[in-house]
Amino acid sequence: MKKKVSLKDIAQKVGVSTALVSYVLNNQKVDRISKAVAQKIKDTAKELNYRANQVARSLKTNKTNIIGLIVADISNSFSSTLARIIEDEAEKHNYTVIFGSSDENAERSQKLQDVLLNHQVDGLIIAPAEHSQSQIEYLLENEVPVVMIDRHFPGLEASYIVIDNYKASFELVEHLLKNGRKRIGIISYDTTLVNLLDRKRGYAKCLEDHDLTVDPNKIKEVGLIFTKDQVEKAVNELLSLPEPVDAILFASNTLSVLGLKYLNTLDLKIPEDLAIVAFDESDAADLFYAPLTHTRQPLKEMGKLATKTLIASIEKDDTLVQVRMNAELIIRKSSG
Amino acid sequence: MKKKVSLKDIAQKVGVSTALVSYVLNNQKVDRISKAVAQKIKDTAKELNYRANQVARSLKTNKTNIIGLIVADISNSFSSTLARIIEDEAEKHNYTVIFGSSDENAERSQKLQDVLLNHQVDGLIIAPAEHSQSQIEYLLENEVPVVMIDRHFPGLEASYIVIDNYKASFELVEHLLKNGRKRIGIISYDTTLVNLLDRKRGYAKCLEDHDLTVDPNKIKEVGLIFTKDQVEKAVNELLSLPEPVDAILFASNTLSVLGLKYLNTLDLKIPEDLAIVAFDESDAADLFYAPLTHTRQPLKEMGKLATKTLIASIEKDDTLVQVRMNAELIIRKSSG
DNA sequence: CTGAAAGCGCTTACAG
DNA sequence: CTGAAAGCGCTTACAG
Repeated sequence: MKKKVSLKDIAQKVGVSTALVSYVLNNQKVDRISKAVAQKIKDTAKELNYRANQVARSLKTNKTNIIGLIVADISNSFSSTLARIIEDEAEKHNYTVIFGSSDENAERSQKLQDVLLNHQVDGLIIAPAEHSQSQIEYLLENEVPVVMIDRHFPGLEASYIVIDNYKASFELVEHLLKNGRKRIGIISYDTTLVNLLDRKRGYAKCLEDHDLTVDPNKIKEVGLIFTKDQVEKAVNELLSLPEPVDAILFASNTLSVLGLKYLNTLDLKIPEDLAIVAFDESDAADLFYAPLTHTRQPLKEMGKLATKTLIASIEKDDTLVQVRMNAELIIRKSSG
Repeated sequence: MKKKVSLKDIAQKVGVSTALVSYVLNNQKVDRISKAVAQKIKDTAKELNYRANQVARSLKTNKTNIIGLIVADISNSFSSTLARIIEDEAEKHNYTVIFGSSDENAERSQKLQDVLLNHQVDGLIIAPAEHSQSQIEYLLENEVPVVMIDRHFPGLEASYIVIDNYKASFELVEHLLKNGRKRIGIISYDTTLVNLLDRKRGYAKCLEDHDLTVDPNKIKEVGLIFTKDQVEKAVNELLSLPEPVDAILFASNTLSVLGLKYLNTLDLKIPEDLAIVAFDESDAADLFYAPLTHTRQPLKEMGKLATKTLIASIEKDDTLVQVRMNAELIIRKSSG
């Protein structure tokens, strides 16, 4: 790379101190600097194509204006949609975002967090992986601004923006029951992440409230990654019970897409033979011949609020925001 | 944020110079430093939970180990898939990625590029927006490592990794012709981006080669963003020609999904009444009742090569890689 | 084997 | 109205 022009270059050319140049280019002490000199400095900066070295500034000010974002997988539409919303909100406040994908793996997320902290990010927005509570605790102990999104660890004195997964799940099941389904299966993940546990709880509670038994055989849990075969197996098992399910609740986007792809290969008609409901949206679920009844998370609000909360915390150091938003039930054809 | 521990803290505690601490923690001059002192330094670093300040290091070394990535829109699956591949490859080489979405807008991408350069990224991977050639030229003049991906500007002495769009498009049309389609429409973008012009060229050339006239009424171009209504209008126009089209080529992922959503509302059967082919993949196109015949870009290879090329250029300063990869034609039900 | 010192490019109290 | 100077936390030639 070519030699970059520095404050010093401008100072020399104009014949003033670097201090003055710094003040002028940062619009500081405006009233105390002669218009003429200020203009000359600005002109010279433009002429030399000056570009402030943010790294040097950061070292001095202890502020990078970079937000670290840790998601499960940036290539997943849930994560990337959130990333875009966060990017836009961050930009409004003059922050840039540096990201990493944890693959739901605590080791990876630890490494990512370390790298981001080494880069002195001003704060972090994290969709925490399973077993990563201690990583969040580390941030809290070191007073690093952080807000969790999508999932959180109950009991931590940390900001988070999530949805009411329990309620959303309850509503999906209730809707199926209203539509006359009696044997509802659920395919979720084998995990201790609260958001997913809440989805299971909502499912079970709704059945109980309607005096139905919660049958462990109707609850399937697959791995958080590399789930394709497991989803197919789970669907098969639900369909080959002595009394096969007449409805399936998929606990995520990814699961429903995998499930639908597989169901497409079977000789089954949705919703006649099987009703489907799912968490989250996707073009795929829209284009499926029986568009999916699903839960819509207010991603825009979540992403914006998370970013605002983080920035407030970075800039004022005193915010604790714990929000559980309501998801919306979107009823379409797949639930019969 | 809490006070961080620095090299100096370790040096003081151990009773050595910061230089020595720096050498030890960076595994430099290993042979010249006494094992005992080295071990003590390492232990103390661990004990104090030392975290290297990458910003300070960057200022000194003029290297941030950050790659800037500018895509059209990180929330779009094409961009986010690429982002993930780049993330993984970058990580292997010890780089992190900071990203921004240009929305296909040259002003936005200029601003993004400026921000990323201010942050002293070591290099940039860019899917350049229309009319942003001068931005790339600026990078070249200033010897900032850069590689373009997905699109490029012919004539620039810059690295790029793209696919042979002309050929891919030609093949899609040829496939439709082989399947007996006679009146093939195309829906693409109103843009000067070469990759899309090439898709149009391939379409036209294939028709000509088969002694078919290229009918301007069958070529529809919509805006690069906010395209929904325009796609619907374009589909309508193609279907209400005196001699309606019997096949449509969608020039992107986004276009095909919008198109299929709309076609779903019409009383048309794919592929019987209308054949569909498209660029790029998506879950949506997979799940559609007539899975789409499409062009598959080797995204993995492209992303990896782009990242490797960029890093080589950062670290050796002498690589020019211009690659036009072959896309694969995936034949499925939608083309009849 | 180890340390003193310079310097990366900024910002910012302080002095005048 | 302006400048000299210190310092952010590192790295790295140089000297011993």
